[in-house]
Amino acid sequence: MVGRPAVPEVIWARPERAGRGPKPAFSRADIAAAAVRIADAEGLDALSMRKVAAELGCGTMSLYNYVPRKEDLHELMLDAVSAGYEYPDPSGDWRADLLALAHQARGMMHRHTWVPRLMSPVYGFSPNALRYLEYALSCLDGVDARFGEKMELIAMLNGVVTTYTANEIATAERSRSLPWSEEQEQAARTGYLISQIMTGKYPRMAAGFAEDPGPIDLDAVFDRALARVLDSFASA
Amino acid sequence: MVGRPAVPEVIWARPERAGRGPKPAFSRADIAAAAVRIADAEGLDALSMRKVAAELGCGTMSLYNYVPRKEDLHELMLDAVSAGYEYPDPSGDWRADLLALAHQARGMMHRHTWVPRLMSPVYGFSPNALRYLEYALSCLDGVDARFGEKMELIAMLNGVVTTYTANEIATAERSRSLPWSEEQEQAARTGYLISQIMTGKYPRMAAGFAEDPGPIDLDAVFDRALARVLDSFASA
DNA sequence: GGTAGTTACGTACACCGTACGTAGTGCGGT
DNA sequence: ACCGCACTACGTACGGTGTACGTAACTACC
Repeated sequence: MVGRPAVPEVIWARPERAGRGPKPAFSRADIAAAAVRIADAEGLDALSMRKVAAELGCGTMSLYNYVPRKEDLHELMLDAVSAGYEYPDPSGDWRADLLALAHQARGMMHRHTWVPRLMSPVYGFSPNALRYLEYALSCLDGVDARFGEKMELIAMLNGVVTTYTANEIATAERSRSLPWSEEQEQAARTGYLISQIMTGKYPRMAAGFAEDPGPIDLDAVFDRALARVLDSFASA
Repeated sequence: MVGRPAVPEVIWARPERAGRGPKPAFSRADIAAAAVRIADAEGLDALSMRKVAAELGCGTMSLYNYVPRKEDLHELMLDAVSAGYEYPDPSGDWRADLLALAHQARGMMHRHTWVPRLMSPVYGFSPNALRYLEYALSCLDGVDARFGEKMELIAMLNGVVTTYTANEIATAERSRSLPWSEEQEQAARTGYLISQIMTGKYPRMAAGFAEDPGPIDLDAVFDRALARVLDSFASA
């Protein structure tokens, strides 16, 4: 009688529809879709309970019948975008299959640039997250390794994809968010960097930036990074 | 005359002390230390400009003379905790040196659990971040690789360390934030997980969780993950 | 048919980041 | 020496946030 979890329950544990009262006007999918629409259009910082409620056309506090905390809204959103994955039958080449999966993840994050920020702690246990994990495991069916090791590999892959894509997105947004003068800001930023390097305290960075490497092929870097992770697993 | 950057300047580019008026009452280090103290004690979500100002004993808006935006406060904080790194002379074994550096980073994040959340986008260009990069590069002095490749390795190491430690922290906090009944919550959480697995939709996860692997040695997992990244670089 | 549990939602609270205006302070130029 | 101005300090205020709480309407079960 003392307690009941009060709050920290997982949202997936509570049934979407309780049998008793009037039937809910929205489904979780509706709510998630509305939230995703807002976050896609205006960014994660502009996402508020009020805006989601307005998008749905209901009062702010009505939303709290479906989503007890904002954090749960985030879980719903992650699950919603994770519904878009395609899971072709594993080809037998687990390296290629996992690489393709990683590419899907990267593409998804580019479509929904707020995803990396919400993924920060850990990939949860929403239905679609479980599907994702199960599929990744199925790609590794032929591989002789313990369950724990496979999970480690998958976690590591997800981690690399997430941080890598987060970097891509951050860089892209940094240069987009300056309508007044992109060059000017870039100049100020790298100007400071140059001034620091000029102090001579960072000779290796100075030397590195001196040799012009030409344009960077981000796709290639991404593939190379993943290939390394996969190779290291194969050779273990 | 139209513009001036207005806001987006990097904080490190502006001088700490401007020559003209009365001398500032606080240094950036003071401010960063106060903010770090609050974030350590009460968590990142409890960190507000008002609290930092109160901790320093000045009016809220006075803070804005030193720190134009809250984001800049975050940069100051990251730089402050990065000041604690030790950079022993490279031993000649770059693998061991970088592993040691990674361990330092993990330790630092365990002391300041909010760091991974702020590191999300990219390791910036604060003075201590530059020192860190320069040292990591110096560890790779004997290695025959292009500058870009070395930077890729360092970025990847940082990424793995950050995501891995973020996971550790999230799990730890999840089980700490339940004074009412840790078992009960854990039961509810894994109870839901079990119920999902019982549906038979996730046979591989079911099988995996069925075989009890015993307690997991997180340190070993961490070392193994890093070793893989380093090995993959060595063999490339 | 009563009633208990749900849905809907308006109001209210505490808190946030920060724009803006004003007062005071001490350095630079004359 | 002194003036003027750039800087510091900070109170007030605005528009926003998440969400606790109370109330009214509704419906599925006993």
